[in-house]
Amino acid sequence: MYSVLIIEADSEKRERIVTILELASYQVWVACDGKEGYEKAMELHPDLILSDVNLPTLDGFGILKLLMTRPEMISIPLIFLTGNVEREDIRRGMELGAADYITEPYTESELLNAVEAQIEKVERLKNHTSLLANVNRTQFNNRKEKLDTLFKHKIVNKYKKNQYIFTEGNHPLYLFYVLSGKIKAFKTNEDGKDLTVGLYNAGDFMGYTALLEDDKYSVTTMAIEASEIALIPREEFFELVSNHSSIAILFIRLLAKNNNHKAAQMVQLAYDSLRKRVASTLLFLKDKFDKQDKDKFILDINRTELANLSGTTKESLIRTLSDFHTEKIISIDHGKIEILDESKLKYMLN
Amino acid sequence: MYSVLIIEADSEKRERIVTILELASYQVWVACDGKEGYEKAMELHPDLILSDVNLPTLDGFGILKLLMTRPEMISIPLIFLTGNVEREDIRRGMELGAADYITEPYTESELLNAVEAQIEKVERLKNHTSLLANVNRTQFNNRKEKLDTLFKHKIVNKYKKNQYIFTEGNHPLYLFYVLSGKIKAFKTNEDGKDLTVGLYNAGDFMGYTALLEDDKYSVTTMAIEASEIALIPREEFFELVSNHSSIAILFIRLLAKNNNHKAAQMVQLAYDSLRKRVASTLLFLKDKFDKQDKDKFILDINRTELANLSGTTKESLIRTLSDFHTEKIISIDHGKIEILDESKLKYMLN
DNA sequence: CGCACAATTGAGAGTTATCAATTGCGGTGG
DNA sequence: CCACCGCAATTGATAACTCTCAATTGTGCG
Repeated sequence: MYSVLIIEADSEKRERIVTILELASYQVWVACDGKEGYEKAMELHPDLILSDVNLPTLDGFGILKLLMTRPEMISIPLIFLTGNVEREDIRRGMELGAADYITEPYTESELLNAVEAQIEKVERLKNHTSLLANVNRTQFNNRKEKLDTLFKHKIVNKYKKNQYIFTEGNHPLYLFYVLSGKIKAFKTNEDGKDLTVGLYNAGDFMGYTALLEDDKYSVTTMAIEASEIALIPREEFFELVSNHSSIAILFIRLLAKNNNHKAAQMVQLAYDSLRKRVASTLLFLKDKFDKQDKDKFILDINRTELANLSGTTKESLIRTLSDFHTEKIISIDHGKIEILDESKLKYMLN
Repeated sequence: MYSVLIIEADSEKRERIVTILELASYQVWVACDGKEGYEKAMELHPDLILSDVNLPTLDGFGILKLLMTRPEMISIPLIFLTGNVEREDIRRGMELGAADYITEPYTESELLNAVEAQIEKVERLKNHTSLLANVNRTQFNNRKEKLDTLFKHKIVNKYKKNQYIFTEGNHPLYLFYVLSGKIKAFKTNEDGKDLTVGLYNAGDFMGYTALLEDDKYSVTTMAIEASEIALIPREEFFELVSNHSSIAILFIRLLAKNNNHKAAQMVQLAYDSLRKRVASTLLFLKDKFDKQDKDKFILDINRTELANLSGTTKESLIRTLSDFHTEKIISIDHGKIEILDESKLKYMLN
């Protein structure tokens, strides 16, 4: 049920409006002068305000002007309903931000249509702009294609292998969108050991956590092969997120997914054997980087990288790989790893 | 620079409008008939549309009606600028959702004021409703007090020690807000070992990750002491987040912070000695649960819990605690732990 | 061919987990 | 008031696992 606040000094006119609106099933509140009207608006937050222009204590224009200074009231439409038919008055009302200006005499249907139109407009606007209103509806089909074309016109940087993209502790100025290549995000502990906490390839965003948290980067990112990355300026990112609820939802979901994935990894790191962790890393890499067009999936990654992903040392990792090799779970050719028996790897993790 | 699309068939009138608006530094686009106008609007997404009513191929009302069916166009204000001065026409235009209706003849200043007023209105609205527009401004002072009063009227459940609150794999129906007590979130690995991945006390939210991701819970939560928790139904949560950008920002920040914290914990779990992990856990617990009103901070927590927090076994944890005890870093009285030398703990972590 | 660097292997040390045994403590019933 | 039960905390001995440091082998490339 929508609510309407009526501000009208003349009791006869007021009663007529009340009657019409109540018949149409609106929740109706009334105020008899400008001051009362403003106060009730602030208190009750109606869905719409109908106000006369000529009012004791504070006129309709004054009410509107005051309301426009309150951020939480801006979205409430105000319709002037008055005997002032001078063009000058009408223009002034509209320029102050009125949603409509109806001159007397008006018919019941004119009033109802105007009220309904404004409420509907707000409702449509809300559904469109409000974050998460569509959280369950939003689909991300063909996301990559759409985003690629969107960001191709932006600044595109090329990074060589081992080049840093951003560094822990710095302030974020851009959102990064990977067009091609592979990038790792890692953290270093006090002994100088790296743990890879994220991997990105074509179609992934990077750096949004720091932007959304409004804080410094908490990880460092580096290209692990030659990569092309589109840079979206911070302001544009916020603009994008602000105006497109589907994009906001996208990032919220990414954050939530990251969270779950990290929690699962924490359990692994805490309690699982190296064997399990390596198995899990291999499966993760296959899942992340497998190109579906080839039938074979061959991993060309140096041992230190792989160790950092598994949270161990190069030597321990190599021993585990040798084990897998003797067990015919993987084959190693010139350092390149091919998964021969995926099911055995999966079985290890139960 | 704001952009305006002008739809007007009469070239003389059109040129006059273009001149006025260009002088006022607007980016101006023009269309000479209704079809062209609609197409340009869809393509260019101007900040405002000025349209005549009587147009070839598709009249102004038709354009507006079509635009109102497109979610992305709803927020663009359309002003009718026409010689039709019939009340009926004016009402029809406004009822369709026009932002303003200006009748000829009009002055330059009337036009400019109307345009400016509408653009300003959209801008203000955007700043208010749009998510993250205020990301840098939003403060959360007295958050707990405000939220407590907000949620006190909701369903409040009491949980006894060791009672489950929600379980991994189930579907989220509520957002949980902790009024009092302490709760842990944990995950179990295949061998049945638990790792505590989150701790909550009064003023914390739980369960939002699953809600925002629109997926099942990925952790299990259990009260570690008697607790009171307000349940906010799923729909209300979405309503809240949709209508209050500051609340949306709050949850986004929570997600982002969790992410960073988990990444840091992962590095610890992967490479740091048990000693360091236990030191870090003790400091974390002090930070999380310290009541500022007492001068002493005493931890009453069973050894299994503490082990799950540190990612180790009960026995190993106890040995580490004994070491800390002999080194006079902590004291243990009837199982309760008091931190004697916080600086030594911090020094361990470098 | 030889250099530079990555990958692998080896041996031993260090850390943590496991399993079993013991101690400590609060509560209960005689 | 005291013995005893049940459970948590602690200690002990040993095994398992992973790391460290050093040495060796393999590979790509000029």
